[in-house]
Amino acid sequence: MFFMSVSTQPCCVPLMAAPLSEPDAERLADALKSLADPVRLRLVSLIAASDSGSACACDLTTPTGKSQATVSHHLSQLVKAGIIKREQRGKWAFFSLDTERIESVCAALTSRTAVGDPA
Amino acid sequence: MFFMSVSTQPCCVPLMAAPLSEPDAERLADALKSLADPVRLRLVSLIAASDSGSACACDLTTPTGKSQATVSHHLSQLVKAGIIKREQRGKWAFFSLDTERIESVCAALTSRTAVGDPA
DNA sequence: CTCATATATCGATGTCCATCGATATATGAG
DNA sequence: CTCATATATCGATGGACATCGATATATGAG
Repeated sequence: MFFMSVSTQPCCVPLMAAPLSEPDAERLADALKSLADPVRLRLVSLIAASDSGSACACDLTTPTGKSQATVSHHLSQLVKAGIIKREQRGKWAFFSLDTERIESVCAALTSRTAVGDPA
Repeated sequence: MFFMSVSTQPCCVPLMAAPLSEPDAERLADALKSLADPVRLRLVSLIAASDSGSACACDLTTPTGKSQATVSHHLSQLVKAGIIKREQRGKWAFFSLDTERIESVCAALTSRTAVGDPA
């Protein structure tokens, strides 16, 4: 059977295994773009540092030094990209990391073989 | 001695170990931005797929479907970010990956401990 | 219900950047 | 030297996006 260049998962086909198709490059770039912002990186970092592994949006505004609207915007971007997950608790929104997704992005950047490839 | 939040290397302080400082976030974001573009990802992928591990700029224009000026611009961005290295051979410019740098960016995204930290 | 609070969305604005044609620079051939 | 080719830089342009104040929506308290 032919080698399938399009992954069954939305993210992410490895860079080093073979030349990336344009759609695959677009997908990986979108995932990386969601991380390629200092405010979003600090949000991810703050969530990771939370005791329970999840953080309330109300606790993420002050440490970033940004407006509530801006923080909400960035959190939405991260959720949309699958980097973090949102959970409603009463009137508070809690966010936690999707570690697998982050690792999958890194794997695409470093691994020399396609997912599921022997050797 | 105190834990140093500023790495001795320009890149990259791990996200998950502790809340990222703004300068550290900025640095990591810059590294990620250099990768967060579909054309640049395809360039990296094409270089990785080259037989000798390095590719001539002249061979990278056609497969990306971009103008010579655009490709040159993207290659410069990647060199500036330390993702690839440039080498002049006669009138041709050859580019090769800095694998360590790419892995260092990924390590910053996934590792739960600072570089050199015990356990 | 009303009110307060938490979060999301809207609209505007300024900035960054990908892109390209044109041009400059560099390198070697003859 | 001149010429051809490879690559880099310049300047302009269009689009994407980070940011914020204002406002809308959601959720619970009383």
